[in-house]
Amino acid sequence: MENISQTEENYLKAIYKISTPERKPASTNAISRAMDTSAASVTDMVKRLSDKELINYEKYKGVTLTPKGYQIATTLIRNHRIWEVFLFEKLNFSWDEVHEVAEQLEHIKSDTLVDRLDEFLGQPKFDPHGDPIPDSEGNFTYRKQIILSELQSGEVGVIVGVQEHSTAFLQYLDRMNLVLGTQVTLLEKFEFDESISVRVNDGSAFSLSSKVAKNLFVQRSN
Amino acid sequence: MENISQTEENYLKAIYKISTPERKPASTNAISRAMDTSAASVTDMVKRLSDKELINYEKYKGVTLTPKGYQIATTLIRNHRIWEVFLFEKLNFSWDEVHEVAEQLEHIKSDTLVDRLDEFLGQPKFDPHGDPIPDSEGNFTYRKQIILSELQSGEVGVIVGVQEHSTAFLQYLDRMNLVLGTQVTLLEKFEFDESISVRVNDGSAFSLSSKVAKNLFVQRSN
DNA sequence: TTTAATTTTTAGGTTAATCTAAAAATTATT
DNA sequence: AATAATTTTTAGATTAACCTAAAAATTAAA
Repeated sequence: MENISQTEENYLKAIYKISTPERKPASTNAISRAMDTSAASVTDMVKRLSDKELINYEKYKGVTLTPKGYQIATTLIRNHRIWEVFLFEKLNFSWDEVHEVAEQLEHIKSDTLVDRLDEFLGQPKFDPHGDPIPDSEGNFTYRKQIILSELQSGEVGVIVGVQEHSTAFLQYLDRMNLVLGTQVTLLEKFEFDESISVRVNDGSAFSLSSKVAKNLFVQRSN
Repeated sequence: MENISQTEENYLKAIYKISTPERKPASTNAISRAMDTSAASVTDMVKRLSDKELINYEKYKGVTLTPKGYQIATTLIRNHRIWEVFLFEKLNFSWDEVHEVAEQLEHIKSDTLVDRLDEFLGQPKFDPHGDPIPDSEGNFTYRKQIILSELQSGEVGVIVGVQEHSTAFLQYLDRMNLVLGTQVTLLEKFEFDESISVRVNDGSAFSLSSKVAKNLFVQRSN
């Protein structure tokens, strides 16, 4: 096992995030967007990662992760999300603050640190945004979830996650008290602007924009 | 405030550790020993740190920290020691394992992280080795402590710290159950090899080499 | 299917942090 | 005080990670 720099680790994570949902190689441009660097820098780095056998690279064809690269990427995601739980639950960071710090903490090198932290936290399966925490083999827990706007009128769901992770969105949800675990009854859907009206736990009812309704994950609960 | 790299931070810490106890400028060679690099590299770095006004540097005269550099160095020591407490108390790391990981954690950049961690831990004043944790202004708590071999025959002390921090020494102390808080009665001192005999908490008595006796800090307790 | 647009790579450079070897300055010794 | 030993600095290179500008390859459109 050679040494892998923090920068290299971040490239692997970016490649994972691009190529996994799209189920196809990550293009140079997509990586350069994700890493906020020039395409030329990506070509450079991609050659180095390929030499280290962390990715499969063919000129002009994009890149995919090798098993070794995949292992590193999922470990980073695991580290990141476990640290987020710690910051949120033990140090009272709000869910819009945890990401930035976890982005640094995920790179700490130690054979036991994150496993002990995981144990300390009671082996959580989801982070403060509802994203699943992979185990040390890179296996994710899946959950039957839909977006809020998929509920039918009258149906009840529980908020279990967010699709969009922007600070603005998370702060909005905080202000509206739409935190994870909140029970939401969908009252009515308006074709007109795709907004919806809902009633929550405490009995209050209000309307939510299409953008909100499409970025909240819920689990049907009746 | 410009950006300060992790490497620059480590140089500042090294300069602090050399120049503070000696109360004089840190020499290029001393820094190169502490950083395990060549003297030429130190000269290079020292110029950069001087440009950033973190140290005072005069060719051939060694370096001292500016107030800005001092602030950074003591903050790093504070971060390091608070993380050590966390690892030791919450994650069950042994006192010989905490240093290496804390060495990385101390560099995490966040305005609030360490302060919140400090609060979470109940604002400890000493780390697992008994070293004082400075406050955010860089003030250390002092304690009336002596080395074990300074006790007179018949005197009683409590172990409050170690001078030597090597893994070998810490593991030896663990095996002998000479952890912080242990009460030690000095029974006899032997001129011959400067060894001593002691009785501890549990009533057992044994002898300790000069090296051990000179590297344990105790507080007189009667 | 030829041309135009886009994407990717190459070429050539920069900066931080390191190195070795040699020169210069300081300190110690005779 | 002169010389020897040690310390520090300079000179010149290297590597990782980046950049811009231009060339080459691929993909899309006329």
